[in-house]
Amino acid sequence: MNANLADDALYRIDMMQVSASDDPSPCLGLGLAAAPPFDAGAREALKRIARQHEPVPPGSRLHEAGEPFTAIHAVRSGAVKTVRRDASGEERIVAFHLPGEFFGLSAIADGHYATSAVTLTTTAVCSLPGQHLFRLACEHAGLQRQLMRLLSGAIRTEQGQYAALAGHNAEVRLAFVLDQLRARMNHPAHAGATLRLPMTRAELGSSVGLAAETTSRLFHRFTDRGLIEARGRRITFLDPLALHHLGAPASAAEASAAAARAADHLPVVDSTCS
Amino acid sequence: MNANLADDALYRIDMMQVSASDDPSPCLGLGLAAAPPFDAGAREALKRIARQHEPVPPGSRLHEAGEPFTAIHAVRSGAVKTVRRDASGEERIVAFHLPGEFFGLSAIADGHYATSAVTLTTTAVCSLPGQHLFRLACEHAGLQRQLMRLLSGAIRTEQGQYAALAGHNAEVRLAFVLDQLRARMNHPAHAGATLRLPMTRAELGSSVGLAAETTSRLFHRFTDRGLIEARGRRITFLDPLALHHLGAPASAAEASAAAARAADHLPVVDSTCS
DNA sequence: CGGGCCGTTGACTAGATTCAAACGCGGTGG
DNA sequence: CCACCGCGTTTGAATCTAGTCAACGGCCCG
Repeated sequence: MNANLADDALYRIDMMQVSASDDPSPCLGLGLAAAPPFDAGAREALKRIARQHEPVPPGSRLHEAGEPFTAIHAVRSGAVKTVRRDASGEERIVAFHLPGEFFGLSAIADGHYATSAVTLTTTAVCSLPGQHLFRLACEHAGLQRQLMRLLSGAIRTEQGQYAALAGHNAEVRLAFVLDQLRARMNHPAHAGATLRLPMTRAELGSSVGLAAETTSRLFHRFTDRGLIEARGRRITFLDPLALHHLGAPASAAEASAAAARAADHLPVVDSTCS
Repeated sequence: MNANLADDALYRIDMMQVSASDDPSPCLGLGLAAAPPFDAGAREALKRIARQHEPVPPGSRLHEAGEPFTAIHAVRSGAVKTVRRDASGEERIVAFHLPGEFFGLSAIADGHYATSAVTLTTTAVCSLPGQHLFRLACEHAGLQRQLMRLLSGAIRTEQGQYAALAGHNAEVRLAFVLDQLRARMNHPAHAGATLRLPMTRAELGSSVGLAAETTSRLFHRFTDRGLIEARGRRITFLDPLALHHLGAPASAAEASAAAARAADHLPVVDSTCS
């Protein structure tokens, strides 16, 4: 069926991204998402300023909200959560970060980290000191471009999460985040293999605004329907496609025929003010 | 009281930001948030590539999700909403954009707009074509830096919205968004002046995942408590401080004494790999 | 003057949180 | 090797919040 083909293509892309990010030092690829037009010089220079950290135990705090910005970080192995403490003292999870993904990007704006970063499992990260990175970006256009893409991609991801959260019920929200995790954890779309979640039910729920109990109940429901099989943190995706479609309402619909529209329907008053 | 002083300072900053963004062409200041270390050359060059568009009527679609990326946009006057259409065909509001604010930033990542942008009122925008902007950023370090800050700031804003949405009830969510709007619309913190919201109840609610009816009921409740006074889109903030505190649980708590911590508690394995 | 959109209000319902208690599992120490 | 302890998870029951459906009123614009 047509829908199946489209879905397969989607998942293949996911897998490529993740397998590419198996690179032990994502800092050197800078997120690599799309085009990697890196001249060798830029990559070499990145290598010089990148700091490779050795693994730290679960629960380690990598940076705290409010601390002055020093560097952006990427996960080499393991998993990290970024959290915000709200006025009532509760800790709310902003995002999870898996191998190959960057965090701490929101600190560039005003020179202070907006979130705290905590490791969920034994985790190794690498970091790119801001000062050096920005200097380098001045010299290498490709690097600058890729850095912009990285930041822009983070905005897009946040927007997606936000849209997923707003106006969808618990079931869709959890399906969405589980599907996301599966895709990002280098897990094939076809049924079968098992994988170990790095976070608790409470954390998983908190990341989409659900109570731990609700999350547990939904796990049960998904199991009943044959979508997944879960024992503790071990989860098996029995029907990843169904799970994906369940969470799909939260994803943006593809704009099909938007190409035809020209971009100049805004009247230009003063285009090249001398 | 101490709390009052702190709040006053907060609001004063808000006002300064907005009054500064009264600049008819925010593109030339590039968001201006923090430090503006713009050499005159950069500003002059920005002026050359910036396009100033004349006002368009409400409901105009500025760009569609899926269209190829051409430029980033900023609001000069009026208001814009960015929306996503989800799989069930429903339109979900991602954000509102008021004068001085940029939108379309998430399109840089993969060269396609992730959202559609629609004007809420008669609105004038200006735009910075991506190609020219990136070329310029290569030549002017200050501009590059400011562009990064702009993108990073957008990430932070999204994270804040996200945290506000997750795990807070309708009352807090609406108070949060109202307080945000008041602050961004150049509206003084002290009680009094009236301002005209550019969006409907349904849009306001949708932006924080609420039904239009719920939004209306909350307006009523806030009015009963003497926080606001609303007739249609005209809203008067009778007790902005109380409203701010009501929505505050959604804001990140200030990390008070985070300065003491050093940033090098991560063991460095390979800092300058030759 | 008419019509449509926006806003309001009420009643009902479904869904998610909360409180409470029990269970399983992995770890540690005896 | 086994007993014990603690955390994370599960399950149940009650509560309540917010969504939905429906109808009405009002405002603005044509």
